[in-house]
Amino acid sequence: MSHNSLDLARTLHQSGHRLTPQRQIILDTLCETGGHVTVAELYERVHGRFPAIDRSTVYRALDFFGALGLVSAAGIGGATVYEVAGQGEHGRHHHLVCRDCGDIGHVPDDLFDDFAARLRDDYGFVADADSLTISGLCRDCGVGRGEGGKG
Amino acid sequence: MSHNSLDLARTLHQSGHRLTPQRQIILDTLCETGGHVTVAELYERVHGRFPAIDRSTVYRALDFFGALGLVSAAGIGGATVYEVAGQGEHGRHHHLVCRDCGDIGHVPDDLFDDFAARLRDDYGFVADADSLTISGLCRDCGVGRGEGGKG
DNA sequence: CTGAGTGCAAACGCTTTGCAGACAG
DNA sequence: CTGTCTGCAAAGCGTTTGCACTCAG
Repeated sequence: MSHNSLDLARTLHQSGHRLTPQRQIILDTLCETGGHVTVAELYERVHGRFPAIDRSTVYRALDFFGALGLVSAAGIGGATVYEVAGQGEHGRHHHLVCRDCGDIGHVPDDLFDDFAARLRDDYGFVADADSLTISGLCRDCGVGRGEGGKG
Repeated sequence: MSHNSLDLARTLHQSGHRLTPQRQIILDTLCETGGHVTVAELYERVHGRFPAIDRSTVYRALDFFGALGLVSAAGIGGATVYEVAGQGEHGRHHHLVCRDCGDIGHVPDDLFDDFAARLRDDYGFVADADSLTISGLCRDCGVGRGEGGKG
């Protein structure tokens, strides 16, 4: 967890904003969950412990932290999921979404480099290094399915 | 345009469904547009010429053609866009979405093969061959931006 | 004829917003 | 004190659904 209250407070003040308990709770809860969370799930958790906190506050906090670069959002399978940005050493990464179990895995940026280079060379398209979402079958769900993945 | 009325009618009958003017119009309009269209845009066009056609009919037709594999949907930048599946020789392809001008380009499947192979080898993840959406800057918008593509 | 498909309108789920009051600074 | 932020409640947006009627087959 890389955001202790003091650092966070300072960061917020730099941009002329405030550190409220709600924001701390929401960010903490997001950190605890670790992975990708929908607003609904996050609100469940937050609201479970602090019933006074409203859905709209969660939305606003998520949006707010997003603008600060502390939280990143990804649209996966129609739903919007949030995660703490730059978790640990992960830095940039892409998402592997299993279409079977819904699990979301990470791939480091560099695996994508070759592909991105070809995109640039052949199409003149400079791909963003993050927020790439790849759907498919994860290791567990893909086992014993044969080569049906291409069909 | 690869769907003349007779072929289409036959295809539908095979699955025990009907060919209605609404469906023809909606599919035709989608073909005319050529690229990626939102339901709103498609409805605009369809409804412009045939005011009696309802939004829900557009949704249902799109869903219906999707189930038949004639139309494919992709969630891009929070919006859902539709296109005729397997347009010409394109077959499987991925989407290059320019974050600047919003333009959507295509990349053939095979460019993705190496990346997919590494995903499979290193992560045991069998990527679906289509519906991959890559955000970035297209040739036009990327020009004159410096080499900041990685940062 | 028969029932798949349509138009209508209302419901739906997720997200945003206007407002008055609350509280961090 | 100031004005940012909150909770509430209601609106907004895109999408789905129940219903009676219509029309393709």
